[in-house]
Amino acid sequence: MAELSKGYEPQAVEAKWYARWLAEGCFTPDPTSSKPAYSIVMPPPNVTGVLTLGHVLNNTIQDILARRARMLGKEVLWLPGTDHAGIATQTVVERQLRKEEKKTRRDLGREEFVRRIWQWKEKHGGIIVEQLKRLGCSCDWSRARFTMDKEYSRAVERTFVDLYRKGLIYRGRRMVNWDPVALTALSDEEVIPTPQKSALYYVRYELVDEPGKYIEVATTRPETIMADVALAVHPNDPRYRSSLGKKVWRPLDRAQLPVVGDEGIDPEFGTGVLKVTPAHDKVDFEIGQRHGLPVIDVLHPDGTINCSNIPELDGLDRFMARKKAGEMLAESGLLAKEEPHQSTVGFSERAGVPIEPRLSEQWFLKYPKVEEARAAVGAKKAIQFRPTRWETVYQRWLENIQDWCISRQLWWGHRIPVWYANDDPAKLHVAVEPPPDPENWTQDPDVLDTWFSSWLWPFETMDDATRAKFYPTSDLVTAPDIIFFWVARMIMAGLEYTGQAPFRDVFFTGLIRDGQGRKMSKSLGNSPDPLDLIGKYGADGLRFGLMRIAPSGQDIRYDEKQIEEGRNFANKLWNACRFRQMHAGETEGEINPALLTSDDKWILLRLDEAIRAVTQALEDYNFSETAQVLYRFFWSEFCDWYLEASKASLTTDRKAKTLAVIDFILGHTLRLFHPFLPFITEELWHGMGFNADLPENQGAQTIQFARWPEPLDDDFKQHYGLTPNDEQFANAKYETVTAGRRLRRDFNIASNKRVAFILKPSAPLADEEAAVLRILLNAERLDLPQSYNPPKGTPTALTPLGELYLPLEGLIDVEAERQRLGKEIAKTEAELVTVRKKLGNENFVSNAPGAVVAEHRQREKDFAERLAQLERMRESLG
RNA sequence: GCGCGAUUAGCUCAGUGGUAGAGCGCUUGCUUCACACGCAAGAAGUCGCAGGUUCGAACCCUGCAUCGCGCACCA
Repeated sequence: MAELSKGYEPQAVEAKWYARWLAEGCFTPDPTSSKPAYSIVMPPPNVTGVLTLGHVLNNTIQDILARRARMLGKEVLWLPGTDHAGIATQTVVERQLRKEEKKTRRDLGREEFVRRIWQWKEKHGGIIVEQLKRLGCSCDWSRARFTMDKEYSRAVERTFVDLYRKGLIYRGRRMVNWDPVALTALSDEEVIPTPQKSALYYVRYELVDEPGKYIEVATTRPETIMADVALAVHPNDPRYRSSLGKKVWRPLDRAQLPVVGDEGIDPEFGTGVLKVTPAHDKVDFEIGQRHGLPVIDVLHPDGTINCSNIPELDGLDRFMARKKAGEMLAESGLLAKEEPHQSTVGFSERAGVPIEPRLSEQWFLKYPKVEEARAAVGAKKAIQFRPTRWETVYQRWLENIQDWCISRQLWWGHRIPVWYANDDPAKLHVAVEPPPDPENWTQDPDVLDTWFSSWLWPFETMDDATRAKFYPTSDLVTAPDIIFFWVARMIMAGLEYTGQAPFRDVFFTGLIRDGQGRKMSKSLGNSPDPLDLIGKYGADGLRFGLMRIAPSGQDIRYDEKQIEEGRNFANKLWNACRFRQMHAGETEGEINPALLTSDDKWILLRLDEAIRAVTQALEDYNFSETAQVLYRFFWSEFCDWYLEASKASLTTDRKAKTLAVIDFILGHTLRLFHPFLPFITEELWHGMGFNADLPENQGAQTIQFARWPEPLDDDFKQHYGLTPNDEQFANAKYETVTAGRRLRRDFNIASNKRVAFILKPSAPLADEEAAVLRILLNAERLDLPQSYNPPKGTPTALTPLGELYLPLEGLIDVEAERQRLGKEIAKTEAELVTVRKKLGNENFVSNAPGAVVAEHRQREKDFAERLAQLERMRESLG
């Protein structure tokens, strides 16, 4: 055993062990193993990503699951990787290009630009991978995948071709969500509805046949007025029935427009009249289709106005144009009024700007296996969501599922494997391989949505041998905000291409928020850098601190204080081991059943309970509960009581037995803690010599493969004579200690002052038990007289082991003691009344479970007895 | 508008019908031979509000309020 330093210093320890684990291939599973398989695929972070607390939460949970599975004797694959993240990555590199070379991607051309992104990726990409290593993640890095890897890319293309041939992928000119900054179409899921303050403009359209008569229209978008092709009213709206079929003059870009009737109009909104702008609104587009109206597009792809008829607006940004159009309408007297309005506008998830509904030619996917995917999570229960309430969210989305716009007008991503014949663009070549005569064909310029590659992640990341062993995967750990983006789509792809659900259990974490409950975000600057936290508190401290406050599925309020506590806990663990080590010597030995005291038996039974509780909590995916149980057992029970009590026997001939018990407890707790605190437990496992010394762990050179502790069985308990009576007696002893300490405190006696206590025992007390009492009370002496008549005014406490006195002649305040007793008596009386009231209730006595009633009876007896004794004590004070 | 969460000690949160809990913070005393990243003792709660069910409700039911999150609509 090497000597341990005074405080735990994580930095060197973490680096050392991670390197060794990698060198020894601990994280690389063998697909030919006969051990049962356990697998997780990591939700691939963006290749541009840097570690956030969200990643820490997510990956710590995955690591806990993976490490525990290893200790349960499973062959474990935790497969990591990164996502090419189309828009995000392209944006990063474009920004850098603009900044450093004052160039756009168009200046470079497609081929060169893509080459630059690869260059960037090789140099800066995957920082997050190194950061995950710092966190201790036990991923098999040898199997790490990137969604743009050659083989993976071919799988993506193959999937496209296959779905095209099945008739599920089609091309069409439809309304899509257009991002005017990234200049690409987006899927519905990438649009974030955001409430916005805007203005409602009431615009007057003059009737062609009745000059001076107007129809008023409420609109939020006056800048698209040049694209109006009709006005629409509800056909049954009496206000406008007479106007149906008539013509009105379009303001600004003057033209005649028909007034049409359409059931889709809500007469309640505004004036009950809609200006129909098919090019710039989804609903308008549909109305246009129904009435055979033309489409006039007055926006450039970048959101500027494209309308040479109105030079004042032409070329203006859409928001500037809105203001200007409003002013122009006002000037021409066609603006009746303008009022504030609140509406919800779709924002681009990536660029953070309002999206523009835009008609364009895109590729769409009609989802496969929708019904099967619903059944897998519903009726068939092939997949279990936790918390289960997410199942409803999932089902509702699938119920109303819309076709998926999968094409993106980007350069970074999987190029759509479609070629158009140069002489006939309607002639398509759809295949993974280009046409044999490429000079006669032009490939589709678009790429596929990033999620169209990540939905294949659970199986296309694996080679055949790996897949045979590890697919379907066991658990998926992810945040609920990608339930549509990713989880649902993976289930559909899995069912379509492997005939199986891709995972068995899905655990949804909560979101981490700051102290004020806000989401963590770069712009708010409220997102701490986990690397700083690791530097300050150690990876184990960060992991444990976060796990303690991560309730299952609820959002988490982050407070650095919690991480500090995690660090403190690691330090406590370290020092407990250090305490054990300082008592090492020639006295190593076995646990001798004949020498066990109530303290030994108590802590063994508490350990048993902790193992059961931890195992259960982990099976329920309740990580905060697990952390709490471990924390309480180790700190409050083992350190605060057992280790303190053990000091009574470490100088006696019972030392060997006590050290053996300490070793037994530490050997078990280190293993229980390992999934949460991988580094410090490994360091201590070796530092304490447990890698060789514990008979049951022969050969466990690393704690990672040490056996997960099992509850103590009946044979064990019988052999060591562990009975509930021992537990009760130890508890009584500790209560006695607490009562004695309270006496000290009540009379202001410093806790370091060694005093003499007198206990008049209610039953004979063994020497070694009395020794424990004495040391825990920090008593100079503990006398155990059969009878004792305390001088008046002696502080007294009634304890389960008898009457405890703290004689301090002349030092105590009789009046204060009398008051304290008075308070105590009042409290006991109140408790007694409550219990008696309950027992006086016939319904309670006859209906409540027998054990509950018995408990109340016992309590009544205890309170009554205690009350009588308290009163006697008050009398003795005179 | 529909749906889902949350509401318990100053703070963060456990607690699925039978004496209201933990950690932090706070008060007080302690460098007691592992740890001040520590030890000990203590104060602190009409369990959001109103009804109902029950012998008994933080817990089950109904309604309401406040906060948060989805979905739909938004001219």
